[in-house]
Amino acid sequence: MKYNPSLIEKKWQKKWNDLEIFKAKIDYNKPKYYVLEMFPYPSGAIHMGHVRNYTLGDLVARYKKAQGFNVLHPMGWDAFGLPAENAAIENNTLPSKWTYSNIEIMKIQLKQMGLSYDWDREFATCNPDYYKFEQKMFIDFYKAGIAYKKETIVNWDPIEQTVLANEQVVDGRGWRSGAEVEKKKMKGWFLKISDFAEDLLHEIDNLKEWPDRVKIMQRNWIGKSNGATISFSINNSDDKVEIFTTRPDTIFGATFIAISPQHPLSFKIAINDNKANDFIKVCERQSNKAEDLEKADKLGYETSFTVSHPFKKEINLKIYIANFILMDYGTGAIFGCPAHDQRDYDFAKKYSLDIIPVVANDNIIPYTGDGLHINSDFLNGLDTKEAIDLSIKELQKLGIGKETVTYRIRDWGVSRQRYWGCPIPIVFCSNCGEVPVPEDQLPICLPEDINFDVKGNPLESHPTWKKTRCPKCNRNAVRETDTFDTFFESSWYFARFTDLNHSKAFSDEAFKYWMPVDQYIGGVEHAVMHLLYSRFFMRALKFVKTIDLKEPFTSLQTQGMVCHQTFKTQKEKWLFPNQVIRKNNTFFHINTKEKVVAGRIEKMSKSKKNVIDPQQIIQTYGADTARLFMLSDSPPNRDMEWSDSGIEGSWRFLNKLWNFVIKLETENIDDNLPTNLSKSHKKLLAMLNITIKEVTKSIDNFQFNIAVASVRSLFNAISSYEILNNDDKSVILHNVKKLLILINPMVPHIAEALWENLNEKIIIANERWPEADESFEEKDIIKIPVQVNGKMRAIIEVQKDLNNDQLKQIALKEKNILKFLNDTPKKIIIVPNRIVNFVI
RNA sequence: GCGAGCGUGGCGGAAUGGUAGACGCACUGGACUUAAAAUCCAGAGUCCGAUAAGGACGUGGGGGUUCAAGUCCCCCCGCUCGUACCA
Repeated sequence: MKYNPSLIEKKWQKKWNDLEIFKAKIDYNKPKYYVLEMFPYPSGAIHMGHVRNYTLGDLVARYKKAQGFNVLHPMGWDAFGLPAENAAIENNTLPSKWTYSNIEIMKIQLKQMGLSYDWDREFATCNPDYYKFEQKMFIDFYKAGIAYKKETIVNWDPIEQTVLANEQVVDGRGWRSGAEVEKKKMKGWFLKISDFAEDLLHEIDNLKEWPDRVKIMQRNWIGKSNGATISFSINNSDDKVEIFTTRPDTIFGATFIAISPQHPLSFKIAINDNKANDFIKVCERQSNKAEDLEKADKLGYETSFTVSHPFKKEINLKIYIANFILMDYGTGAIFGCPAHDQRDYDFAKKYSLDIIPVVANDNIIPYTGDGLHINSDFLNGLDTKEAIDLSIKELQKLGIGKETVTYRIRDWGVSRQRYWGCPIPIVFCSNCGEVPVPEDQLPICLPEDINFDVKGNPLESHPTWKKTRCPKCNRNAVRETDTFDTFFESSWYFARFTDLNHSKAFSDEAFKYWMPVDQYIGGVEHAVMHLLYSRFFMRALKFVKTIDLKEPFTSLQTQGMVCHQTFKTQKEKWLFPNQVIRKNNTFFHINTKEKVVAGRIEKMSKSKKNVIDPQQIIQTYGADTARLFMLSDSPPNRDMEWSDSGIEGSWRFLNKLWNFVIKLETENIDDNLPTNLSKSHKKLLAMLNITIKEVTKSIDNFQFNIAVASVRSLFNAISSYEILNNDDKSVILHNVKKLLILINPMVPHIAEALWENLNEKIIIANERWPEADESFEEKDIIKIPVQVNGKMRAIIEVQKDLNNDQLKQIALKEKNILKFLNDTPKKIIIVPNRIVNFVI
């Protein structure tokens, strides 16, 4: 019988489904385990990134089930978003139609992978049955004062009459229209994530099972700074300008003041100063991406205003409007100290401003480190810490400054001027102002009769949708036409999975039982925003007393990208890998036979065509081969390279495994170990138990590639064992059965099929994970390297646990050691059971 | 620009500060075959050496700590992710 994946995979998928093996139910007699992979955007087809992500999650889910946990492993669809609107415009369809048909296709594809989901919990976030709950949440937030409206600046495409996402702005122009993007002030809804900044920062320390790099990125994103605010009086004016600094100790090195182009004072100055006005306009035309702002040349406009130095009244500091000062951070204004700040230094050089060093150092300019203060009046001689404390004290005495903590994190803007998102449940009444929609009038559903031929937001141009009555006074009123940022949906979907069929977003019981998510797995690109928003959202729900939980994800694993080589024709046109054929390390076009330029290995992307369609792979090799390859090559958190030979290797292994088990003679043989074990039996059993330990440890550590390698080693040992008698057959059967349980989470279909072939009545998905039996381990004889001056010169085989002197004597008998020891060693370092090192 | 991560044979990768290269891919030789594919067996970091014994070099580059560094510290280079309206 040949290994035929398409046959066995269909069979076992059906069986799991019929027997409801993966249906999750609350069971207080078992420890629960909630495994979740980041749910996909329904773009139309699954890609290798999905295959990788969901294979990793499925391994964990099946492994934990085998360890006796009550596992919840759900899947759904992050269904709102820009691409649906783009598709609607391009294909003259509706976003809902496009989205739901994509979901249908992708669901079929996911099912072919044999993933252990409880499909009864599936949902799409674009369904009112989902988004109605977040409308209620938003109203709760609004009533609790953590949702508010404020003005922001957006990218405006004057031709499309629409707001553009940063992604849709290419070189300062709208991607579709090509029009120069304008900056437009607009009111939008915000959530007060900054109110929770301290807690979000502080609790990172308790996320013990999160990768350090993600925690560091979140800490930096929140960006807590201790410093001071100082209020400067503007000369010949009643106005003041308040600045924030983390280095009040460098106040005597201040040589200018810089304020943001969006600072209220800038606008005030611009009223009577056309050049200032022009400068602000120039700054507004700049990209508002942080990245571009920082990279842009530092520009400043010298206003006619000055402030006097708080401690040296005779010194006046000019006020500049400067493009690198962000209105959102601190107070939107700084004092410039060029000797001790890189950006201030660049600015001072450009505008020929004074540079006064105030922290002693070896003539490094700018010097941003600590040191003793000079040129600083009452701060002279103090170190940085002392000088910061004293300067704040003195500023406080003058009543113009105080210690201040600022955070870099800004409030979360959740408004989008788009159709395909959750409507924000607010009504605007000329009499009552903004009024939240009463709960009994929810959900506010999206209209289906929309027209994308009209420019701008279809909700805005819809003939009737936004017209309504004020819930308070019943007069004519209009609905909010903004919809939520799609991060809103993904900030609580994991809670919805705990209980789909409830009049509330989720039942208290199910939430308490299943949450938090024990293992969350997804792309590292979500390290900050999605994960931080989700952490915030739990706090916000706790704040409005919906739940009592702060941290949604106990353990987090981030996966790397799936990459592939790129190919181009001689004329620089991208080619799909299946258009290219390889001959003797040179690549040719499969049809034209023209030579092909092999490019760099890059992240799989449609634009570069370096994609492999998972469908094709599953059709050719089956899901198990695809899954095995996903696990075997690279550690999950690193980028992996898709290679055709790699997938062939996985295919070959499964065939070897299949053929070996199918041909096993198991008639009248059971897997109980014979009473008299031979030396080779013991050796194989030792190998088995090392493998069990290794695979268990590797899975716990998320090193699935090592788990696969260990299983392969065990299989090599089993398959090369010479079977002579029935005792041998028993030992081999014993090993094979354990091996099948070990690989079941990786390649579940073949594991089930072979399990059944061994006449097992129960399915392997319900089998218990094996325990390692360490009594089989051979531990009496060990190999110890012997070094001379740290270089390995010999290996000695010795009894375990010999003392230092015994080890030394044995080591000194080695010919090669004596050859290198022409002197008495100065020092001998011996670590028992590990190493002997002679130092000469 | 800023923040974070990564860099080990021809390739993917393995290695509590203690034998660098597990396991796999590609490769080479052999067996089987009329032949090929598949399969099985063997070899293999590079260089010197005889195909041996053994040695020299070797984890992006440069320096340092240590009896001992892929691993720890400092500097540099390259690549990747994020950078707040892509998801």
